[in-house]
Amino acid sequence: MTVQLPKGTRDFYPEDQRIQNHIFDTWRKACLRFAYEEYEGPMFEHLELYTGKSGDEIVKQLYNFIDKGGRDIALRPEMTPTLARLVIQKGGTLKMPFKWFSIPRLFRYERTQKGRLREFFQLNMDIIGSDSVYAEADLLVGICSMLRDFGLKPADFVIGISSRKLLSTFLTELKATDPTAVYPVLDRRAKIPGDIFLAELAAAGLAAEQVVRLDAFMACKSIDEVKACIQSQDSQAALQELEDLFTILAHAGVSESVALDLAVVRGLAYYTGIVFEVFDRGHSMRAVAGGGRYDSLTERLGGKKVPCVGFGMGDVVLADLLSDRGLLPTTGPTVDFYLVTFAGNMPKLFEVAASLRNAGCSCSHALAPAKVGKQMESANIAGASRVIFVDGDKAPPGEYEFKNLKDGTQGCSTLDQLIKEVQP
RNA sequence: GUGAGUGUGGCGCAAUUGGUUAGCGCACCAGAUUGUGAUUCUGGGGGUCGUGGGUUCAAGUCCCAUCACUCACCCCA
Repeated sequence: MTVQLPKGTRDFYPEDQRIQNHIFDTWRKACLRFAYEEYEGPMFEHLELYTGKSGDEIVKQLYNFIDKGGRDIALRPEMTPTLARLVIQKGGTLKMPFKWFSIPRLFRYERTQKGRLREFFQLNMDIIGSDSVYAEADLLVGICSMLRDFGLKPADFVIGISSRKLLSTFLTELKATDPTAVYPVLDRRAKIPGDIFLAELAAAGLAAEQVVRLDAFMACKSIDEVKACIQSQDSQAALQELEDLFTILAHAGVSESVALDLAVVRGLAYYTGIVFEVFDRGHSMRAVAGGGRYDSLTERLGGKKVPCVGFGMGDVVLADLLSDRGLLPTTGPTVDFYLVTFAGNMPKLFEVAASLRNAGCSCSHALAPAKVGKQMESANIAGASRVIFVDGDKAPPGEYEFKNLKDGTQGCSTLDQLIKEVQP
């Protein structure tokens, strides 16, 4: 093998593609059930869309190049900027709010490890033009419904929910001098020992008293506990929003799958309100999905301000989780009929095949004359439910000998009858 | 960017502290079975042991380098 697979990419042999299709089909089915409409965009965009006015450090983590026209181009590392561009381009002509989803192929230039590749797929669901917390609720209920479709139960996953707004207002209460330095530390709370957590908070510019209050705040497991920690009206308003959200989620019947988790911060700078992440119970792998509200992204990209909320769910971690729980389909290929010829009558094979396919049935057959035993074996491999012998001399006129590969029974019948049996 | 681990037919593995022709399972091909599949039996093809160098009478095995992959940290859209 002289040329090998590029680092961080995957081949999808048919058995892999079947699994991939299962994931995509389940995603798409759930999205449509919740009345999200599918959209797409280009797989590469102007680099500027991702760098924007913020730092150029992101360039190190994406695939970019200069095209033959001298343009700075980047393979898309995420879908949200493209979505924002779509929204901005249509100006005010889009009837809001609306709910869209997409399953983009994304690229990131970074070290590979478990759950992180350089090329992957990610379901994106977004609600554009609604500043109501019911939009968050719609997305979260959708995630629960979708994960249930995959066979996952509340015991398998949990959606941790927090609020950037609440964190922000609380840090204001604390009079933290540099909130942006604090966020990354909060994000790591679950991953590092408690004393180191406190030390890092101090390093982020917080005094001892502030650290104590923040630590107590972060330890809250319920809305009521948080209530006791906060004072300002702004904080109370942000908390009220969370409380409203949990109330709605309870009405939707997904309380078992959601939990207040103030350590969910999300690294992305454009989040402005509710944020959430989906984890396997036990946090043994990285987040299956994550998202939140980003009300100012369109504004930052040069459009007018439009309230947005959405999330992304990658295929890699999801497949890892499903595999771990034994929830990936193991079925092979299937076909309605496999046609066998005793005498190598290829014209007859194609003739019968055409009739079956015209009737909407799937069928396969040998592409060169072969011994009957070989053809039967091929029928088996193709996953055929029935074999039809196209030139058997034991069938009455107008009928064909057939064999049911599932139960081994055989007999003679007309094509019409055989077709009816596989099309309930 | 930092650190650790692993590289032996297509896949998964073995090869006694360096020793003779590198084995096994699965898969693949053929036959037993020239009008009937999943079992079984028999036979067969396929490996310059990641690559390059070194030590040695002798290297898959030890040493160095290099490449690739994996895992973790950083980061995480």
